[in-house]
Amino acid sequence: MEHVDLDTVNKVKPKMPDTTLLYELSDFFKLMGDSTRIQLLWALEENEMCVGELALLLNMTKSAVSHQLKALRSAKLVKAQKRGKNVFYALSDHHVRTVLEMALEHVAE
Amino acid sequence: MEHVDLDTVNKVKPKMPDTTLLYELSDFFKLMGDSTRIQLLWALEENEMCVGELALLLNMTKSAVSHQLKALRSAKLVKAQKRGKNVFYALSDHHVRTVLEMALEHVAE
DNA sequence: TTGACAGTTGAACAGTTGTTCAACTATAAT
DNA sequence: ATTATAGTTGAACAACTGTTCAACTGTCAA
Repeated sequence: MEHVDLDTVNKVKPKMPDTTLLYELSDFFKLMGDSTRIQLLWALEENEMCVGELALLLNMTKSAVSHQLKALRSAKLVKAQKRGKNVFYALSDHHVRTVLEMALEHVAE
Repeated sequence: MEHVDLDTVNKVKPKMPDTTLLYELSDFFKLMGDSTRIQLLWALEENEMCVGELALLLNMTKSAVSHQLKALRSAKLVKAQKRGKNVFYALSDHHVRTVLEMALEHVAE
């Protein structure tokens, strides 16, 4: 006795994303799934800023901000540029704005 | 001696999202940031399916699948319908497809 | 009613994550 | 050279997350 429709399962199976794509996707969303990192991206969409400014804006320690910026940097979402004693961060990809707007549309319903 | 541009910070501050929106956004991304849940959404985009079919498709226990479906259900991303002994799940919102496609575009570069 | 199957639930466990802290490097000013 | 500031780093800690397991509910068939 079998209650599972094997045809459906076998029809859908080949349409599933391969492992690599799957993990790239979930890693991307994982990165966006933290309020601190969203705030950093949101802020950098307005203006490039240095670590101290971002820390002041978010009312956090420079260390905490730096750790999160590192995560965003290794995902190539932001880029860093050293000028004098400061390190200025900027969005490296305006794709981020689109994704944020898409999510906003979903959340604001 | 001050190396932080207060004007920049004060200019950006009012543009930041309020706390509620911020957490709604990060909660949404958190939900998408798991490969199991992405697979479930991806699969349900092709066909509504019951828990057993989804478990077979993803090669997971029904319990694990059920737990994740519950998370997706409380976020209103999927809806459940009981028919006989089975519970069939379907996407409740085709907005999800758009967000996934947006993220795909970002990842595939 | 009894048995079998579909699905749900909560506790427990291991693995992961974000912030803090202290130590560190690097740049600039005196 | 010395001092102060900007930022980075790694270890440690607590909080959170996803899967497993076992016990449970509900539905159908005999």
